Amino acid sequence: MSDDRRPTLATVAARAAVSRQTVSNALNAPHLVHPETLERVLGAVAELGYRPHGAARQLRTRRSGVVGLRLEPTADGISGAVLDRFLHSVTEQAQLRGYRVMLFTAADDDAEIDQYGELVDVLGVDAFVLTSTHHGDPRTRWLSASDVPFVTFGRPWATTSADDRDPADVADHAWVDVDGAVGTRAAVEHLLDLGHRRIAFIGWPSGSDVGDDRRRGWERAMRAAGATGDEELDRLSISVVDGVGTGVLAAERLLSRAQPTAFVCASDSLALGALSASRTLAAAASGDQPAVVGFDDTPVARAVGLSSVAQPLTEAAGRAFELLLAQLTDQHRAGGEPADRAVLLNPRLVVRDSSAHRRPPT
Amino acid sequence: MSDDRRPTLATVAARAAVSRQTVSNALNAPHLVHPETLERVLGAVAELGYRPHGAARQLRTRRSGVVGLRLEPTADGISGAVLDRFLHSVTEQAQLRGYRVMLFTAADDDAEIDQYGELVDVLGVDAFVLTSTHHGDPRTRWLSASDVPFVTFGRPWATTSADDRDPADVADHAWVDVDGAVGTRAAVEHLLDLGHRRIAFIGWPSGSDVGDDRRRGWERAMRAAGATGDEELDRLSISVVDGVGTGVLAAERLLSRAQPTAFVCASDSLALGALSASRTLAAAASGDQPAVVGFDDTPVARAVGLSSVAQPLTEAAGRAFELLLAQLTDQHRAGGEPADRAVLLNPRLVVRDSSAHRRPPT
DNA sequence: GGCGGGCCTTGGATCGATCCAATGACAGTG
DNA sequence: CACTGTCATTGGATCGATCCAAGGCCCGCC
Repeated sequence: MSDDRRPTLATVAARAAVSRQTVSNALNAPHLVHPETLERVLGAVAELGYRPHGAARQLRTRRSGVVGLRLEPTADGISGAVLDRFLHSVTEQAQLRGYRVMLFTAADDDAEIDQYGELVDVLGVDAFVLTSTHHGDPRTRWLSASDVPFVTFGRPWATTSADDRDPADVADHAWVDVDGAVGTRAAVEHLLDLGHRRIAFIGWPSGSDVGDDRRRGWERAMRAAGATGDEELDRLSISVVDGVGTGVLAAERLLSRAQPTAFVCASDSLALGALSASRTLAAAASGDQPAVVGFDDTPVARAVGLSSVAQPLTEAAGRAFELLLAQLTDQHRAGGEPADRAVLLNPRLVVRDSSAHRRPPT
Repeated sequence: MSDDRRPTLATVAARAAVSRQTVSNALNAPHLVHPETLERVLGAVAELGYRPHGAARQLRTRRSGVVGLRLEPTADGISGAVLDRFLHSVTEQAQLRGYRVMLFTAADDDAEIDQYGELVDVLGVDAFVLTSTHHGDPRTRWLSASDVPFVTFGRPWATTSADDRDPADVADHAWVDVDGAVGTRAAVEHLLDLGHRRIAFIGWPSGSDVGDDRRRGWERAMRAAGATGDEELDRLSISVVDGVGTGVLAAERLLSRAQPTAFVCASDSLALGALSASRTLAAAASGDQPAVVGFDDTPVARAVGLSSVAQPLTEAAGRAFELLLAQLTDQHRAGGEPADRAVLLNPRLVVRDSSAHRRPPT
């Protein structure tokens, strides 16, 4: 009577006329097994279509090969797509390396921490990937204290002063981020090349780390280009809550008070607003439309021909996973240079119609 | 020497002065335990912060509480967001019911089927949620044959003739879908109410089930409104590959050959193209812009004020999960009326500026 | 008093892998 | 020849839960 259940180690062992342990060694530590035996065992494995039982293995080894990732409550805006794309990349990278991604949701940081506990204790999740880190994030503290490996996509903002750009001394945990200031700076320089001088910035209310970072890039590039007056910079920049509608208003106000010939924006949503305001006002007046550059290179930007700063999300996901893997494989978790645990990537400016040939009126 | 490892059933049992099995019963079958004992055991559980070890449980019960979901290769377009939103909802629904969602990726159907095998055998995934079902889908066949519970978001197109709308007799597996034809029909009726008569349709090349479905809704509504001639309908509709650029071209061609006063589109991308074409041409000519309605109510639609047909994704996810749960809890998997395993939801038209007050020129 | 039957509780076996220590074979060395 | 060491392999114990069958207790009934 043939047994139609899944083969186990014992099944394979019987077939290859060896012991369970030898089969286990053949799969996990082939160098311990005599080449001839190895061949026989692997043959049996193939014939029977044996696959190890994850739960049994996990019970013994205390490793699940699963990393947890929180799915943020759907950001209503356009920019939510960024994290979704990051998610795609993380999943691919994880799978390539034999890991899996388990999702969960949480309403706030505390709920997220509760989930960590549950996921680690019950499911045996090996590590976490965090997104949207922010000032004084309690999540990283909890994970560090609990000795759970993790990486963040986003700098550990709390521990570094605003202008400190030296990754080595920034944090005691692994992180990957994209340098927003470099992105906005590239946007400004692109516009300078086109001949623009009055380049405005539409950003978010200060206090958001990511937002402040993006503004900083604009400010530096402007100063480097000769805009030295503080009040000039103040007149050329504005802060509003993210959104298309707010972007329209912000652009209108800037146009009337400082006559900028170009806009750099902290998001594609704002940029979309600026684009639409420019179109309307320019049509009514001179006819020359201001140039506009957004941030994040969302599908919308591609769709409407909006120049935008693109984050290298695939690379970010890959690097993040490498940092995780380093923690998961090395026992000496505390070791390693801090610099090996921090990665700051440069974004890339994608030029499209909204800026490509829009030179300032002469 | 206090033991600082996690508590297990045995730890709790010792604390409450009962046996392992009684603790297990207290947690999984409280009615078997004497109330007094129960209280004592639960007290010990709480004091020790005991949490069951998932892998150990899974090893014995053969259930993991995990459902698998494939993350599609990032659809480059705008519409990719639909599945992401569905993913959010599924994750939430699953978590609410004590399940978790595990992600994976696959390049094509065959690779996806390979992943099923791996996920079921190795990780013990209990069930799958499939998206983007299509004509003659091999995945559902494999899952059915392997006796793995699953639901699809999308009708089993292969087994039903194009015009069959009776859910009861459609499939032998559980599914949830949104009735695209109802959506486009609602769009047409909305435009008819505004006084439009020459309402064009921009769709996808025929052969895509979802696309054909959406076109059907437009066609029916048009016929119901008195458009009886086949050639009239042919002139008023066009098929192009999805995209903003193709949408622009399609709208231009339709405008020049049939002078429609409104567009119904199979996607927001196409609608965005139509919107931009209308704006340009209308500005050059009369000045009255055609009305435009898209499909899927993506963030872009919200952002640019595009009317669009919204899919009830949260409800779809909830119903899908219910159907899964029914299979997971009931042993008599074959039982149950087919009608209980098929859910067809109606979408909702969201009216915005792109159609709200755009009446046809008189 | 003996007996059947709930109600509660219990210890042993089990799921399928890895950890660990022991063992046999064989070669090299003094 | 005894001794040490390496190589290859082995069986028993173990991870932490549930399944299963058995057993104690108490009650009511004949």
